[in-house]
Amino acid sequence: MSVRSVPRYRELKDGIIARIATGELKPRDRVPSENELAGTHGVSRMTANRALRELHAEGYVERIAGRGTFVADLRAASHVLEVRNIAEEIAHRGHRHSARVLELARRPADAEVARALAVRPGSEVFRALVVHAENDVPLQLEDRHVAACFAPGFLEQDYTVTTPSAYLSAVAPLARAEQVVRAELPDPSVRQHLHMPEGEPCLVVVRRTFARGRPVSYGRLHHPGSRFELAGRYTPPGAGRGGRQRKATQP
Amino acid sequence: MSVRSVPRYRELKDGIIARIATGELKPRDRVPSENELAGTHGVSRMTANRALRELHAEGYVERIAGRGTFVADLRAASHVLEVRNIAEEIAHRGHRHSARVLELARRPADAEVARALAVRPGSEVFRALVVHAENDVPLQLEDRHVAACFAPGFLEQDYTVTTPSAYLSAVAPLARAEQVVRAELPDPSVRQHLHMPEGEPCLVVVRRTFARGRPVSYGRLHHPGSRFELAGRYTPPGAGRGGRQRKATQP
DNA sequence: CCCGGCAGGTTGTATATACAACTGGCGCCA
DNA sequence: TGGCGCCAGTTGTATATACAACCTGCCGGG
Repeated sequence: MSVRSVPRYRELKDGIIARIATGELKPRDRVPSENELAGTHGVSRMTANRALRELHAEGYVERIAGRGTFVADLRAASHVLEVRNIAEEIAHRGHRHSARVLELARRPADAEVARALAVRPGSEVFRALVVHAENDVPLQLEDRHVAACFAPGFLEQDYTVTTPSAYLSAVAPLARAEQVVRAELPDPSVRQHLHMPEGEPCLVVVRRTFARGRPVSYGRLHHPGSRFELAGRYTPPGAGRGGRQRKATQP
Repeated sequence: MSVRSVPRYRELKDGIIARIATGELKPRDRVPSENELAGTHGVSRMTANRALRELHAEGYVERIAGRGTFVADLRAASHVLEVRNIAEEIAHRGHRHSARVLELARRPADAEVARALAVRPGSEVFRALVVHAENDVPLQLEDRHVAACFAPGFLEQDYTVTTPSAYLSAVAPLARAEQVVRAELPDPSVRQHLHMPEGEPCLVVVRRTFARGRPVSYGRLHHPGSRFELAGRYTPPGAGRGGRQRKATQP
């Protein structure tokens, strides 16, 4: 008997999200039915139901009674109101995520990084520089610094299959995040990594995350202005029900 | 036996949301436990569990195993991307806000505006074009279109002393807002109004507000990239165990 | 007095079962 | 041929049950 730390409905969800992220499941593709999932994974139908129902609530899939479950169509924009990693974001839009690691090393902190992570300048921190692509088109240059003591295994991860954010949130529960959004002209190196023409602006998100009251990571995320935008939705409390409106199937 | 058009778990959810909306349940108050709800409403514990679980996923309540369910604390839920009234924003920084009205008129809707406001192309809408300045330095060019039927007095306001957003939120209770943020190079006219050097990018916020289920206003807000940025903070619900952070909607 | 353990309440998960409502296709019948 | 109805598959809901993990307060032993 193995100890199960993660619940089975969560395993099912993560598995389907991964299949969307890798492109194995594309928008409008059919997702296995509840009974199929129950059979292949050895769980009850109710557990499969919960996994698919939550994926629906989170916008990954569309469900039609009597027909089946399908990968949701691409969405126009991402949600800035949610702290999620770029791979999930791309999967959420029904596209394929891939990543290229440009650097993954131990480095002394410069002044800006040291201030952001609340360490002494020159002390060693981990740094990852990764280009994330959506259907092979670069969409984000992630320049992330991590306080060494909080994530000892940070340098041993393969960031083509996971993402720094995913590893960090697995290692240390996210307690708080701060972010700043601005428009900038990119450095030549950034422009090159993102395949941007000269003169095109970047949408830059600078994000700092905290766990146990201390800064854990500091990320500068550059996005090509022509291919990326942030969207948010706001509903005052008490106005209608949350969640996404689906096409009403009943009168 | 009466026909039940709405499922019971949803009745439970709506009942609790209503009790929060009326103030009968305040933040940090205890919500009845699953067993209590099951008993008082004559449903099984699993049905009560689903209602509370979904309320948690939607951010209404906080759940702690072994302790109970509590109304979520709104303090923690602050906008990650808060587009506040520009006058308040400037006042908050201790600076002086001033505005110059470039246009305030009735106009036929072009295709983009008509689509955004869900009116027929060519039908008349109100338009305001205002430059907002901080200590006389231009900080925002507000290009706003308003559906005529919702704000009959829109053209009679003096937007050097109030702002279009302030007037709209006073006239029609905000039911929903959508916003998109992107980085763009400005048109020459925009650049001139904002006193921007050539080549400097803009941070553009496109915002649409809804009341009574219909679009009310559509605003395009251009800001000089070198002088403006959006900042936000985020605290996930249930900062203990790596929870599923869900949609974050807040005041 | 302090501390450990236990009892009871609460949430979290998993399962088996049941029925309703809806969809799509197949086959039967006029 | 055309239409109708049935059936298999799918999702949606509701329930009873079971066990695990967790928290709090209480009580008793040291």
